[in-house]
Amino acid sequence: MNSPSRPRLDSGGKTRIQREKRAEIFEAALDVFAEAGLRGATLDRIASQAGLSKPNVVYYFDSKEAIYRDLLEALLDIWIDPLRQISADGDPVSEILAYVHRKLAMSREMPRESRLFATEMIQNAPRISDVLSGDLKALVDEKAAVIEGWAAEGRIAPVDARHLMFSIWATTQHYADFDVQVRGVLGPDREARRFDEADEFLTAMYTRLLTV
Amino acid sequence: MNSPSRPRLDSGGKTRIQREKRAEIFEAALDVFAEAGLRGATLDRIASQAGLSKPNVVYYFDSKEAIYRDLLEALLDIWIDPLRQISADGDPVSEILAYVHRKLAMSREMPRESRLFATEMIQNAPRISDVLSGDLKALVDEKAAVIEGWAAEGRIAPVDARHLMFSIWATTQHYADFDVQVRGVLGPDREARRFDEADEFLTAMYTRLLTV
DNA sequence: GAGAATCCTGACCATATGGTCAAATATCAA
DNA sequence: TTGATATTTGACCATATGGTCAGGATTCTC
Repeated sequence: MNSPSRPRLDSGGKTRIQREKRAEIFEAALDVFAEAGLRGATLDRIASQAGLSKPNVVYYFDSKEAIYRDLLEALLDIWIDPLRQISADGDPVSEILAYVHRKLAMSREMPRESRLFATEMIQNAPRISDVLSGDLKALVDEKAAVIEGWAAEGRIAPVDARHLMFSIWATTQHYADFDVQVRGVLGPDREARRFDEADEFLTAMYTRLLTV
Repeated sequence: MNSPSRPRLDSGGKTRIQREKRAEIFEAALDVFAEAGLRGATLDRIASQAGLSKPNVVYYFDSKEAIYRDLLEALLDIWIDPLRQISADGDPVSEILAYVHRKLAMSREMPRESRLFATEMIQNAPRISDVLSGDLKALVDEKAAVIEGWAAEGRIAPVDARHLMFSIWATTQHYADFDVQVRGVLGPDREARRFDEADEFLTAMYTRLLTV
């Protein structure tokens, strides 16, 4: 027999405890998944990180996969959000630089999320590939039109807006995903300032690329 | 220039059969590790991909870890090699653009290797972190001195050479590691030309960044 | 071509891990 | 307080997986 009344994930009637425990499990799972990937993570480790027993974790999420799936979905919106903030009404170069800034800040402040998405992407993103060619593509198309509109008006240098975005994603996320490499190459004397240096470098690079 | 044939892995065997079988296992393991990571890969899958039995695989490598470790080590040299080819004697902008080209070509032709290193790096590169802060750092230091020498002579625009390298690594490897995302965003009509577009974009970007 | 060395495999083992379940305990609305 | 509901857990199970081993098959050396 199943538990008499298992909480329904999508129901709006979650209890206080459900909200708290699910949030704690998400937090612990983000730690573990970011470090080891879906496959490398174990329920035992997630449970212990969350300070819960394994069956208790399974009580709130039906499976390890479910935790991973729900977590990915919950984070996807947050992750994509900076792109939405690019406004057609602002100053073109400032808007794009502000986007670079926001993305780099996310690498600094949310490295676990960055790694989670990177791992998922490297493994062909089977769980979010529909989003990539659906919602994300639509959003990119919209913003690319804005950017290429600016280029057509001569307000920024002509540029392929989509590859510009790839380069912004790549260069900013690099500092989260490849942190060991960055720190190793910069050495002990410079690693503490790595994000400030990155900010300076990327600002200069994209300013130079975009300024007419 | 580059030899047209793929770089061959020295599997380090003594007998003919050892060399052949170890190379076949490397090839199969690269497939599996790139797709699933160390933890997600199974000996059974590597064996089946190589057309061997599991005990036979273990006969040539003592453990799954050993395959992974040896493979990583064998590929590291190949992976870093393009950087060695930057010559202080060439034309500065051409030298750096040629490096970008070589790195992008590796993303196109060796995506499995790129993903293998990316996964290792994201998981903090416990097996190669000494190389990152040792041999790789030394090589980067050497080439950074060359590049910043060019800048000091006014032959390229002033630039932080190490962050320039990070940006080259990030932007070129992005097309291998995040291939699903690139294809999803570009859509079916453009994905086939993605590497040509990338080449064009990156050439333009780094030309603009470096030209005085 | 014989003996030694190398190669290969089916059967097997120990452990890790995702997940279940009955029953105990805590929480909360009345 | 009380009964219903939600939460928690120890014990347990099935499967996957890394790895072993004895002995048979193949290849190499002379």
